[in-house]
Amino acid sequence: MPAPQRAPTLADVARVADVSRATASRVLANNGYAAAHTRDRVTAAAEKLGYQPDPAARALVRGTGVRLVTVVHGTSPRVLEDPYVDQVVGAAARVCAPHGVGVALHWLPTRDLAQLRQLGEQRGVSGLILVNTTPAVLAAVPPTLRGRVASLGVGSPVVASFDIDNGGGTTALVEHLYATGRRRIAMISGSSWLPCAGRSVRAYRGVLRAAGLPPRLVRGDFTAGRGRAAAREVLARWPDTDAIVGASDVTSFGVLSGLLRDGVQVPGDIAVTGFDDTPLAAMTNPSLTTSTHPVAGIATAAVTAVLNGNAILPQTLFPSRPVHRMSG
Amino acid sequence: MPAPQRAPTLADVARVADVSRATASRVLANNGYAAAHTRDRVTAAAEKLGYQPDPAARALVRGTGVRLVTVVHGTSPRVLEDPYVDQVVGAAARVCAPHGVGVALHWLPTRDLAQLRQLGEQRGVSGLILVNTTPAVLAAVPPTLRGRVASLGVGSPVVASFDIDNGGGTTALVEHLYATGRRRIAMISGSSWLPCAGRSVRAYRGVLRAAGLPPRLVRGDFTAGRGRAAAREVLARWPDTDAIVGASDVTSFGVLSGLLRDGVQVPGDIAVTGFDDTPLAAMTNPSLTTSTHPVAGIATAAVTAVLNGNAILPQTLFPSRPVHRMSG
DNA sequence: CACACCCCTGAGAACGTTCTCATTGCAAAC
DNA sequence: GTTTGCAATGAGAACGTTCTCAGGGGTGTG
Repeated sequence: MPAPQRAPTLADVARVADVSRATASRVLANNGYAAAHTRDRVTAAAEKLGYQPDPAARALVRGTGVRLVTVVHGTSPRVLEDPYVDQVVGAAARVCAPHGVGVALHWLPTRDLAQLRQLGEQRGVSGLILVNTTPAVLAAVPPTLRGRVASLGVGSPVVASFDIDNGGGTTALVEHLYATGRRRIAMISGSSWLPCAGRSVRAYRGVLRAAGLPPRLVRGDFTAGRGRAAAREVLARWPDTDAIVGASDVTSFGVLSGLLRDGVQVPGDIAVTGFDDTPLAAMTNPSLTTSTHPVAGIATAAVTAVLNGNAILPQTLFPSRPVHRMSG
Repeated sequence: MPAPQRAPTLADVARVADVSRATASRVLANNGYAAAHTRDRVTAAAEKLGYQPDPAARALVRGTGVRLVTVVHGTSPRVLEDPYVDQVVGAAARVCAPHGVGVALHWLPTRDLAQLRQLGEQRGVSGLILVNTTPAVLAAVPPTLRGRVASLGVGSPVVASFDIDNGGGTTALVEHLYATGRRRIAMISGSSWLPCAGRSVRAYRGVLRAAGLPPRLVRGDFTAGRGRAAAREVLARWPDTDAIVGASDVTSFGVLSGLLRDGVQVPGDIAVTGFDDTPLAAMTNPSLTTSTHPVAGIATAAVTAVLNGNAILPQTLFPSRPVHRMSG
């Protein structure tokens, strides 16, 4: 009769390779001593049987979790709809899969940062990826989680943090607008409580100050709806505006929507730029000039940092490169 | 000295409730007999200690997996960028989290369906959610996975399947276009190998036939780039076209992009409709008339079906309701 | 030859659940 | 009063891995 179709275990590999389970484990987990010929026999056996370690058993004994929680911070659950967030989470899931770790998605309401504690106290959580982090969020991270947290959006010496060079990216964009003759440049910022939004604003102010121009700043919140409304506010306050810098692509989708609906020519009357280079940025009318970021690389770095544990706490700044399209 | 901050285990609960681990397990997993007062004592103890079962241990002994794999089928990895897919995966992750199960995201290339076998043979996979399923994909599902698979995109008696009423949704949209005076209605279909795309096409043909109108069909692939190109093909072949039905919102984003760039008025010259009601559909210029679907509900149904195992194989059709905006 | 020393290995105990099996009561049926 | 049957419980073995510990066996030095 054929074997009952049970998945091969470490014991099976050990039996085939004629070694003990301990030795097989050492070889396959690649820690501890193992003679070259033993190593070969074990890997051959594993190969032959198509052995795959059981993530559950491994997680159980290692005390490590079994899923990684991606926590997206924001005032409304709609942040989860942002393509930038989607890209981060998607990339994280792809990186985790080979490790037998899954990804759970969670929204952290700004009003209730205490939820972070609950999240961390859950069993089986191998770590946290915080998206849209703020200092307040960082402060709410329970100490038990220290070392298993990666932060996207604010640097910190106590957790691994990965960030986008919003300052550099925004500077490049605003300088480009200036270089193409724009002199009355407005900005629709991101949510003011986000450090990355602050960096963009400072960069914007910096370029204008250097050029001797006054800032025109309206607060946004990274949503398209707010972007649209904010664009109208800009025009109401400063009717001669000739460029609008959006804090995110989604913001600028709203800006384009509002301007075009009001009969404003883009880029004829007003130039518009976004931030993130989401897939649809090339599909708007006119296509959106924006700044691109290595999202997959960021997610990969964050996941590996968390999965490798608390040894190293890297702080990396990823570049922001302008992408010139039709809108500005 | 204080306890060394170890998470409470079932044994702790049992000790506090003064019962055996077996009894505690019975109560908390809610299977097997337990006297009312015992039940109370155990739940009280669990509550008091803040007990959370360890998903890894549970998965290990139950033989059930530890993560759920969402497999998105398509010709290019760009399918993963589709907002519809993002919404499904996000909803799935949210449903899974309380069960201690994570979600992994995977792209299944049309050219290499055999990858599905590898995916299924991986340890720790509690089930598969197939997005964009086709009969060929279903046939490639290894028998060992039967009963742990949910299919989105094609019905089947052997796996749980959840589907959108593409036919009904498309019919409503096309009839709406007809009712508003459009008589030369073209369609840009989805990828031809997808059954749901086929249903939409049939519905489109059906309405036109009933009205005595000839179809104008160009094949798309659910991407914005192809949508844009296809729109131009439509105008090249049938210059008097007065409406274009896109198979997805993303397709129609491309259509809008192409038409507007060519100076066509929407909806003045040509009406455009989408499908899915993605968040950005309200933000295009003009805003996109489309059809909305209970994505979160679909994902929830699929996840619970897989997690509950092979007992029931529901086949559900979810409704598609038209959303009227400016584009048509 | 004896003594370290170091590379390598195996036995066996964890990890935290669930599940099978045997055993206890206790009530109803004979 | 004995038997049957069932609700309720506990003891203990799984599940598949990793890790600690205690040795073997070589080699080089004294």
